[in-house]
Amino acid sequence: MSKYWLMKSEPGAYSIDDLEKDGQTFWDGVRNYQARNFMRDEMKVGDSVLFYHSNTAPPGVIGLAKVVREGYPDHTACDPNDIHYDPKASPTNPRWYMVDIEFEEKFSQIFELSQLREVKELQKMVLLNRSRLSVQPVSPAEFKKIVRLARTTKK
DNA sequence: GCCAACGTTGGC
DNA sequence: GCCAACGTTGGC
Repeated sequence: MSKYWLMKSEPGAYSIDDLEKDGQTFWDGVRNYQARNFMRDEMKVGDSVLFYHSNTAPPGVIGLAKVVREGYPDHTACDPNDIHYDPKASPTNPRWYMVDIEFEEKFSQIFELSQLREVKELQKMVLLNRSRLSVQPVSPAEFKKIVRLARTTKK
């Protein structure tokens, strides 16, 4: 039984276009324990991901990705030259984890946060209630609803 | 660029 | 283990 997730990225740092070009990527740099736990413990190969552009105008869900490798240590935490370096992490005590995801689809237009807020069935989404979590679970019903709306809604 | 929300750190 | 200070996220 595969699960559904939402992952945020600032497009200036890593966008859906970057993912499409790369094909797949490792999701490094997450330094929040709850988000880490999802990646380390719960995300499985084959799980589906809503790719969300944050801190941009407008923010919203921009496409889909798929988990292709389960949680493993985020090596950038041990690299003093990396922007996400964490002196408390080490190869024997990695502290931070990441997954690999693969590009699946870019929507023809972004499905904006403001549009998500207007959908009755999405009012309980983590995104709308705990806005700062950068890796978060999405229910199957929420996932399907968003994908359908994103593919069919015309602005 | 502002700033509210909120997660993390560290002194006690 | 509390909680004030601090840093970051992310919408606007």
